[in-house]
Amino acid sequence: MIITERGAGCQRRPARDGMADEKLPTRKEDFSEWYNQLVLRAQLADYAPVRGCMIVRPYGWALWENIQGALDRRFKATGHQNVAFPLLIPKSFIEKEKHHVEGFSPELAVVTIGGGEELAEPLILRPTSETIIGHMWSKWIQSYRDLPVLMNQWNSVVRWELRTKLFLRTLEFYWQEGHTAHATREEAAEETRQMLEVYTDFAVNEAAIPVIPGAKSEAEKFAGADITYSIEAMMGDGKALQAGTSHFLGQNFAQAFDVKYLDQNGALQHCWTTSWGLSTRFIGAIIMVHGDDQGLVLPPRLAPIQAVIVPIYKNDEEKSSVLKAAKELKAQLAKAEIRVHLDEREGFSPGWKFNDWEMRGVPVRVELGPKDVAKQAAMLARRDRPGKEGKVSASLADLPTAIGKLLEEIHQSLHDRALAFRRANTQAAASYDEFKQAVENGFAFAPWCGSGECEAKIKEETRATMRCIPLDQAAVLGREIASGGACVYCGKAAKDRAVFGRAY
RNA sequence: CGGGGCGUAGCGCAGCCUGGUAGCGCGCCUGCCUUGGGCGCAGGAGGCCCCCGGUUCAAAUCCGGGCGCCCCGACCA
Repeated sequence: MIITERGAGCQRRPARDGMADEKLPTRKEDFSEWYNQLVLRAQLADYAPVRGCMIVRPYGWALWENIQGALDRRFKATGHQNVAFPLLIPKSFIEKEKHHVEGFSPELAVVTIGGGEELAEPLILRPTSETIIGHMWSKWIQSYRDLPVLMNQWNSVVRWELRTKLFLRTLEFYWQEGHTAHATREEAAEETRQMLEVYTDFAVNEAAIPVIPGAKSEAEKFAGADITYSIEAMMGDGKALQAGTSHFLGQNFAQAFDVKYLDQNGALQHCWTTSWGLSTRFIGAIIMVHGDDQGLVLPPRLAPIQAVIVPIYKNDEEKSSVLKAAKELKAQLAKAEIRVHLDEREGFSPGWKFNDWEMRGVPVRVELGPKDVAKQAAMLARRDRPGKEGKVSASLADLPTAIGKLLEEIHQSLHDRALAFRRANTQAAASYDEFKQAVENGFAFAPWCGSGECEAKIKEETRATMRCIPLDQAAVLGREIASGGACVYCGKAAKDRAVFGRAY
């Protein structure tokens, strides 16, 4: 996708909307306020007139579209097809699965009037679509020959949250929900793990975000699931964010909605189902993992604009020669499949534009002035190293290759930096004292007996929740940690280590 | 729902205690000048002071009642 300048009929100078004069609060000073202001000033999103709702602005949506593209490719490659189920679901559906209704009742939005008339049965705005999909599957699935069913939908869902924050938790949010039905437990379990791997691969290779894939505790799992897996990431303030989930639903929904098939022996069987989702919350993860005190830092493979050209000139003569060179450069970069934007805005100083594009997280900036044009070169600045330090001169002819390489380098360095940060702020805690210390500003990786009582006590006393039992225990800290040991809370034997942390 | 903060120009705020012409910075518009890290000068536009009621000759300001938003907790992708 190429971002082009707006059409000729629309050359009005854009407002300095969002780019206030002052700097952002630093992350150290006030991480939460840093985040809020960054989202607004980078023009990713804005507050809607309804409390807890969000408007995703063009730049934020372009980022989401790139996330969608990267995921959708992976879903298709693993055999899934996209579908669209309705927003409105009969309220009775949600009540059919016991745990599901317990989990979701408190946060349902209910429609009771339609066309001015009280409805015979209230409708809910979908908080997720397991129920209505289960209902339809019971009609569509009859034989083992109909299986597996591999579906995904891109939509928005509504959950009436008490406390909201842009991207991280809003009443309505955008996501994808995948739903699959299988003949056997093994096949469904395999699908659940496969999609967790897809999310992990996406996070690492597209967003440059290192994640810990693992299993959730009973208390933290999805309402209605037998097993919930998630990918957990560490934000810049040391807190955890669940960045994607994959659920093994067993036969819970198949039984509640009568999703059955005849197997090869003529026996009637319930299906085994899965669901998995990743939401616009992931944008919050990108902001909080990579962002710095200058603003947003976007991972190159997802950035709506990968390289921005800022032309520099003093007079009309310089302007025409610089712009001519800039346009040629832009065409060259576009040809090399770099998403490039030429900032031709009048009345803004180059210095102002530098700050503006840094706020908006563009990975690479190309500065092109008369001196550069004279020697057929340009200054290259990389966003992950802000200020004058990260600048180098490069010849125009080399730029398409050089920028391509630089983008890859930035991706790698963002990932490595985030991984090093996470490891530096994760402590393998053996005692409860060490544990408490660790979750003050990061993760504790600690032996846990698996009981809900210990988990609840820990949460009550430290505000830290169980994030997951990592599937790959050695990857958490990048070295083998002895398994087993005594539960960090009760001292009983622990089978695995679990990651604990304060979470968003 | 508990605790805290705040509603005055597009944004950020002052004014309120002690009632009397509604102000400042940024942004916006016009022109000139500038442009290699957030240029400058001059002129200009822009207000249901959150809403409703009360006190008063007079309310942004005092009193009563609402509503909304943000932050911190309990619940959650």
